[in-house]
Amino acid sequence: MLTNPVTNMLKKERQAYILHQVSLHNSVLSADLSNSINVSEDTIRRDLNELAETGKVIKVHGGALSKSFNSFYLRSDVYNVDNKKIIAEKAASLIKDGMFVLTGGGTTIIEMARLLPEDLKATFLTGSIPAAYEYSQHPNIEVIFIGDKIAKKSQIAVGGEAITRIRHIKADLCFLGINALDTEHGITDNDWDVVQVKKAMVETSAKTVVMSISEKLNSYQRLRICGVDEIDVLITELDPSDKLLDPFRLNSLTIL
Amino acid sequence: MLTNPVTNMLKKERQAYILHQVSLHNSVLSADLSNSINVSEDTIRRDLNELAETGKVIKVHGGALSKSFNSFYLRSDVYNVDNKKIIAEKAASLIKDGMFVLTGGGTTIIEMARLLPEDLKATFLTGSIPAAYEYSQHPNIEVIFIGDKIAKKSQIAVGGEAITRIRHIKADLCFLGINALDTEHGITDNDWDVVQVKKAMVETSAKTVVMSISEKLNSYQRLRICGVDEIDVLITELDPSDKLLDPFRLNSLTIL
DNA sequence: TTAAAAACTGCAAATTGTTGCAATATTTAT
DNA sequence: ATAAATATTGCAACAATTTGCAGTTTTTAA
Repeated sequence: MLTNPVTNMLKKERQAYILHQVSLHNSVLSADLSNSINVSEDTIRRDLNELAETGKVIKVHGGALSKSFNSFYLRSDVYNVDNKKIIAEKAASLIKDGMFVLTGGGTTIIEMARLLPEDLKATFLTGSIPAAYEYSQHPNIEVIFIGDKIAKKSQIAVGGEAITRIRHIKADLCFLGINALDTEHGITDNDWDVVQVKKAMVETSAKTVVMSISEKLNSYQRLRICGVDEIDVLITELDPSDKLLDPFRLNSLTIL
Repeated sequence: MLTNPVTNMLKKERQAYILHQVSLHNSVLSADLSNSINVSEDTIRRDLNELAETGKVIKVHGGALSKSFNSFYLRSDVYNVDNKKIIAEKAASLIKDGMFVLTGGGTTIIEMARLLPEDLKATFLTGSIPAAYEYSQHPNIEVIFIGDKIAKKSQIAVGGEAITRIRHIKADLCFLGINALDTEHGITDNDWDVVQVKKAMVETSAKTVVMSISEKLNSYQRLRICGVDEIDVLITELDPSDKLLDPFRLNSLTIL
């Protein structure tokens, strides 16, 4: 952060200026401030210490952070849960009585499982331990677990056996929680085994529904699961008309 | 996760960014973070270590995992926990490195799973959702889930597919939590599907270990799993010399 | 098993912090 | 107003932190 040098400030003025900069950028570097106000870094440091002592900023090595900064990142957990619930509700509305539904794991899927209507009668097939657990709590849902070796990170079954069995299933719908999606690379992930399983799921299902919070859009990872053209429905927490979704408006893709 | 590079971050900012990415994607790779923030992998590793030390993420080889993702299954108040723990400890002592262990579900099995030593390297095969979850929390244990339709009451996979696969396994040990046992009727249960699965497990294993709180001894139910002569080890919370166990002192049966 | 990837270790360079001190500037008391 | 007291500021020497690198060990995957 570099601005025009300012001179001859009183201490209070200077500190007010610093506070302003912090609230503007969420963080400041001592070196930059020293440059823009033309005082020594010692002075800046002393200012920052005072502001930190009175709780106005958070002092860190090399500068200071805005106080709201911390809560911004900390709340992301909760805030994502809310978004995931929005997604989950849209997703749940796609499932009709009698359907065969193939799903992966992931927190969004879990949220969806919890939101399934009590009276829904359908068959869910999954290789995810937490998802299977959630499905099995529902009174009218049949759960088929697709077993194999359990990948510890993701808590889902992976391996040839699982993939073979997935390919023998002709599901009506496939719900996929994903890690990254963009128009160029399609759905991508970074776990080889998981990618194999998800690939099989997409290929064997009549329709593929992708659930993703909007933050995961326009990022990509190393391994490709499938292209955007193989997705039938994209669900985010955003309104379907949102600008962020413009790149995904294709003939083959429904946005919810 | 690959996004546009960001530069000149304060350490805290960087760590907040990492946390955000972890909560977003459930997992991060050190290499990817190093790319997107333009710092060396060493720095990322040090950050991840710090975040792991303060319990914000779970560090794994190559990156880190979200902490919130794990732990869906809460131990509801288990009947007779203390006795079950005694049983579980005895049972755990039977398992040696390299073994293939086939287990059912049930609260006693879950307790055993929690008591397995950290350094035990073995392969566990099960059709129980809670058991598979517990096994998968251990660092050195391979978990194979034997999938099929999930029986809701017992949260285990039942059906022809599961049975066929169980019969193809030649396990060293089979651990069974049971509902009823007496010398006349052997192991008995009252759920048809579950009985089929347990039968297959007993028949395909080199040794069968039965875990039961003493209350369940000398009672029986409608459906027979196997006779007492097919059991190799009987574990209860009692001292092996206890009078209650006298009826079970046979040549073929070890009492622990 | 072996080979590659990742982690750890110690280390050096750069940056940032701390402290004491002297030079100024500002305030206070008379 | 003026001197004394007090605050502020910059500087220099030294301490601490952070970061990247090279060499080694450990872990992982084939």
